[in-house]
Amino acid sequence: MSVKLRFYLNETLYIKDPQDSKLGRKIIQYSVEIISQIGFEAFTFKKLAAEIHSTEASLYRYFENKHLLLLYLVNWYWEWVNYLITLNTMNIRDAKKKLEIVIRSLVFASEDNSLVEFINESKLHRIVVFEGAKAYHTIDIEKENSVGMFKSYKDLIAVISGIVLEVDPDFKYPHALASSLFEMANNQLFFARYLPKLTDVSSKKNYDVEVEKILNYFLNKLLF
Amino acid sequence: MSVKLRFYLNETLYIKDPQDSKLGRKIIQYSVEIISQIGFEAFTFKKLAAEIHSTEASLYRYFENKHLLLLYLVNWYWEWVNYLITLNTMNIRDAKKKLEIVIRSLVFASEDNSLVEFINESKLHRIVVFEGAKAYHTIDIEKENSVGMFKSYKDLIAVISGIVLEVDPDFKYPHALASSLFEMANNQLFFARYLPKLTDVSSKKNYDVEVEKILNYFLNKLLF
DNA sequence: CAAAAATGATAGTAATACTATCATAAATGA
DNA sequence: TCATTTATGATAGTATTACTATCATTTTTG
Repeated sequence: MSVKLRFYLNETLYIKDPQDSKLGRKIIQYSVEIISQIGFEAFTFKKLAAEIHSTEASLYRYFENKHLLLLYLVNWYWEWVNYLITLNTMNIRDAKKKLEIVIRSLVFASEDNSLVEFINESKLHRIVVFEGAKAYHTIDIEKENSVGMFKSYKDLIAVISGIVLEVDPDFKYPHALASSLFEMANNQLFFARYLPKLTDVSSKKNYDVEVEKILNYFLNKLLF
Repeated sequence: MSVKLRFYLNETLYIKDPQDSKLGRKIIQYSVEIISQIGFEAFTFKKLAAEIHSTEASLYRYFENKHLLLLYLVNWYWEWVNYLITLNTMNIRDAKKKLEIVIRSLVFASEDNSLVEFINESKLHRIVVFEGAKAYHTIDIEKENSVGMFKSYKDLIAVISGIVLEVDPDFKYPHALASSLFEMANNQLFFARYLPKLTDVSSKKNYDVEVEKILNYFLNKLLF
């Protein structure tokens, strides 16, 4: 059996849909590779073109600039996490359990058998933890938001806040909690690894497991 | 009476201390001005030099590059908030009240009579909300951290987590809570303004007051 | 198999992020 | 006060970045 997973991302993010062609998928695959290695600042279309034996001109036919490429990747991540949560909570009754799955999805962001062969989800997750905030802290936020470039983020937060309300229908700020949970997961993973004084993890290995614990502890106190 | 406030920031952040000279203070003052207006990406030393009728070469004698200038500003902000919290909780007994002051300091980040004439704190706050994350999500984080470039952030978190423990000595993750509180304040302010679906503020005006409410609500549930 | 679409190859440009050098102005200390 | 150090300005130059344009060559598709 061969199942293919495909997300439909907002059309304003790209000039030509990279999922539709071999070159496009290579762009995605290797941009994840390179950005996760050298960081977004040092990443250039020239380096990417060299890596995949293409040319800058060809890349510019897919993405207007590297900022929108990053935003595309981050949107893809938002869809991915949304998919993980939806899939894994589907047959769960207990809302409390669902929330645990949400946290697990945010912290690990992975699945045993990936269904998208051209994206390395764990490297993409590293990019989101490291560079994610740069994708939406931009001076053009209002314009970009008005054309739907953050739709996937809003959809994800809507899903999570729905689960929050299942657990505690009286909780006053479900969206704020959901977005905070998303951001906290990324920030605490980052801090645990690079600025451990800003968090409370004891070891540098398996800090993801500890971050998961922290988030569960917080949510339990907040909602029950 | 003339009181001057001066923070001692980590020496690796600058080449020459900008607080020590007229030109240096102008650099700080107008970089805050320009970055808050056009954003960090569009900000260049050339533009700043033109604005203050100086030259690029002179600016490079103070800061190695614009990234370190931003990091300097953000460090200044961390010190500033730390100062606000310390000052305003000094004569307070009730730990619960102290935490409210922490939140107020993070959300408003201002004082009626500023003691530093060359820094506009509310514009600096806007920069931190908008660009702050870029200052520490960098590929050189390990090197920068090892020379003390994030000391002010750690100090601030130490102070806040101390207050958290005063309120609830058994709270298991005071540092994670403190850093989350700091990041949440900035993120929720940003979302309230630009991506309101990611939070729960009703109006676009006075969203800071609403964010303050949300944070207090969260903390009350978490700690009492 | 012809036409259309995608990609490659190459060139060029304005702006960015610096570095270097020398001249001049300001501050300092004996 | 004057000599000397220090700070700043003026100018020039360079490698890299972030694109845009044009034309040739493949590849895809009806």
